[in-house]
Amino acid sequence: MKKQAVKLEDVAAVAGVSKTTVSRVLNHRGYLSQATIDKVHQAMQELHYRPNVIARQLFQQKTNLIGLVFPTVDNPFFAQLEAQLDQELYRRGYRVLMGNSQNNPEREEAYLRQLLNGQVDGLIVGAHNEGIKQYRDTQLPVVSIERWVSKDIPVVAADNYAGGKMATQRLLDDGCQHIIHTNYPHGLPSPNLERRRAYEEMMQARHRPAITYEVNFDSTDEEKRAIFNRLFTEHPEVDGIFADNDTNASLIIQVARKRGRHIPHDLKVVGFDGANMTRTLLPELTTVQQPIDEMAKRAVDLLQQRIAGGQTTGSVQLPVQLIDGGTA
Amino acid sequence: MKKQAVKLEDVAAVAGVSKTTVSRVLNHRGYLSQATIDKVHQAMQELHYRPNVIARQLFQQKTNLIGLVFPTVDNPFFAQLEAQLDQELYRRGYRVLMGNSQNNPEREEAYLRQLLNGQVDGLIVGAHNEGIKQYRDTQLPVVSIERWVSKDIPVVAADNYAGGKMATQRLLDDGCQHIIHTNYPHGLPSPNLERRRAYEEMMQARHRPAITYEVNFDSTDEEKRAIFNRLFTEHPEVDGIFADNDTNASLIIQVARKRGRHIPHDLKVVGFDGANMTRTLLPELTTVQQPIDEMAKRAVDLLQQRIAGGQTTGSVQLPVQLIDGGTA
DNA sequence: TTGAAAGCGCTAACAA
DNA sequence: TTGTTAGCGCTTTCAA
Repeated sequence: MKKQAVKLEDVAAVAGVSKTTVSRVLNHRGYLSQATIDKVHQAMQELHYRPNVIARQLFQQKTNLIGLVFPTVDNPFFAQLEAQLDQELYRRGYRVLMGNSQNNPEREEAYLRQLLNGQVDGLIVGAHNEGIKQYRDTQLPVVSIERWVSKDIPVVAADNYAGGKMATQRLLDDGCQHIIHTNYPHGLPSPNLERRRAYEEMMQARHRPAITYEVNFDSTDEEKRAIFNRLFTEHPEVDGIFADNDTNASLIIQVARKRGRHIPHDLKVVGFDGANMTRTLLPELTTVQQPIDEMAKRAVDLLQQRIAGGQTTGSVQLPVQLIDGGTA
Repeated sequence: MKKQAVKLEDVAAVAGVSKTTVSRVLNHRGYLSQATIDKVHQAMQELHYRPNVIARQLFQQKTNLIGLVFPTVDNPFFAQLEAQLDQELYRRGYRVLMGNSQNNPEREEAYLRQLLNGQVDGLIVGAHNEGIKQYRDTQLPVVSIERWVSKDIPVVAADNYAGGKMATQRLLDDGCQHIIHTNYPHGLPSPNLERRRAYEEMMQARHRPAITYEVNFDSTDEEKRAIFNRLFTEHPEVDGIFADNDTNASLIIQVARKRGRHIPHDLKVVGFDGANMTRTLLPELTTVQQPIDEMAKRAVDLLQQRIAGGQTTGSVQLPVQLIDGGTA
């Protein structure tokens, strides 16, 4: 057990005062004479003193750390979301403990097991696994983003249903006769499915078939391209696609072009998410944009309320917006 | 000061043993009779005991946390890099403390001030600011990625010089007569500048002018587009561009198309980075790919050596690879 | 095979 | 205005 080079006690010794006094100087608390303050500061400088954060955390039972549990950060949506969460949390004095689950339930559980042991003051989650009971058992403040976790955990989400309607409506307005949708496999109780529900309801209302191709979040690009190729083979008549996220929309466009389709002439495509990186790399994509930065902010607001003890406000739903690119 | 609901002492009481024994059961250490082990386990279950990580950290003077200091995670290169670092660190039992500096020196210093106080066992940095002396003052193991920090901090980087040559060579091979480069403003001692140096040397060797447009990392897309528009106005003769990163390459292509250029017919473009997200969203971009995953792995290897006490191996340079898209 | 006691570095009652 | 003392929850010598 190596000891930290210089501790508060050493500073006290050098300054010729008690540990309490040094602690007071450190935290600007209580009455101190200027002379003492100076003495202590000087001793600190001399010794290059750095207060030990862990000891403080142990005493205060508070780490000022917030855990982020998401599938991965290597994705336009989550990258922007986590960056913004970090930003918002930083402003409020928190630091971020990152936990990418890779959609692996074991890994998500492993993170939780650790984090719930006093390692963090709160959790913001948006991973894709279900049935992780630990979320329910804990006292820790938790807020979820775009994912339903458990009854008493508030969810911050975009208005996915409205977004699904917008996207479908746009394709209908464009005159598309054969619209196909992509989404996750059924079974994940994600707000994402609201996009699908909106699509299906609109198609049914018009007595058109609702066809959804299911694509796993963590398939490789090649696997996804294969699915989209199958889509075009099985449905050569398709003239409009509403993809449940921009990455898929991009892959669909690539596959379609390879097959000789012209966009938007031959085929119209609408994506979903509208994250920074997609807007930069693929501004021509028409998409339903989620207010990612605002979602981050609201999640942090909610979390802070919970940490402060408010057994608070329920879930939040934020409006989305159709961005005109040119692919629809 | 709220106390943790149930602690080791409570378990000991219920199990009718000492704290020591419970601790031993917890850590599988020392001699224990099966009967005792069972008793303790049962008590733990009964009380829903969760060991306090912070207390353990204080005693062990070790947090199993690694700090990551980068400009932002909302960028294809850093998103992949941080995701991969998280992955590699996780496998070795570490968790990640995220610190996005936003290229803000104050913020970088603030992170460091905190992290260096025993909050993390090591640091992996790749932020863009210089002159942060704290890196030099600390005993903490530090490894840098793609950025020169201080004499005794090892750097993991791609072979940027070779990459710069590859890109320039490709454009020359394509028959480009007027090649322009984009890069950061001079002054940041980043390995990135090796890309520029390679370009300039090759141009000079052929007695052609070397022209570099400087683009800040944290300019907005609009500001960047403005610069690239200026580039085309000032140099209508340009027929090849070597962009120092894929995002800029993408913006350049967008601007060029808006101005009626046809790629690669009229204008050839080579980017740099080849991160996952760019490959997915923009596979048609010809680019020099950095081995990002490998860089992450090597950085973690180096860091682990340092933590283990090895006053180790120096810096590492990894090979890059030209990926054929179609834009050059 | 088990326990008592000291201590990791810091903070806060309480007293002086 | 300052110091004494106890304690945050855990682990580990050392002794039994």
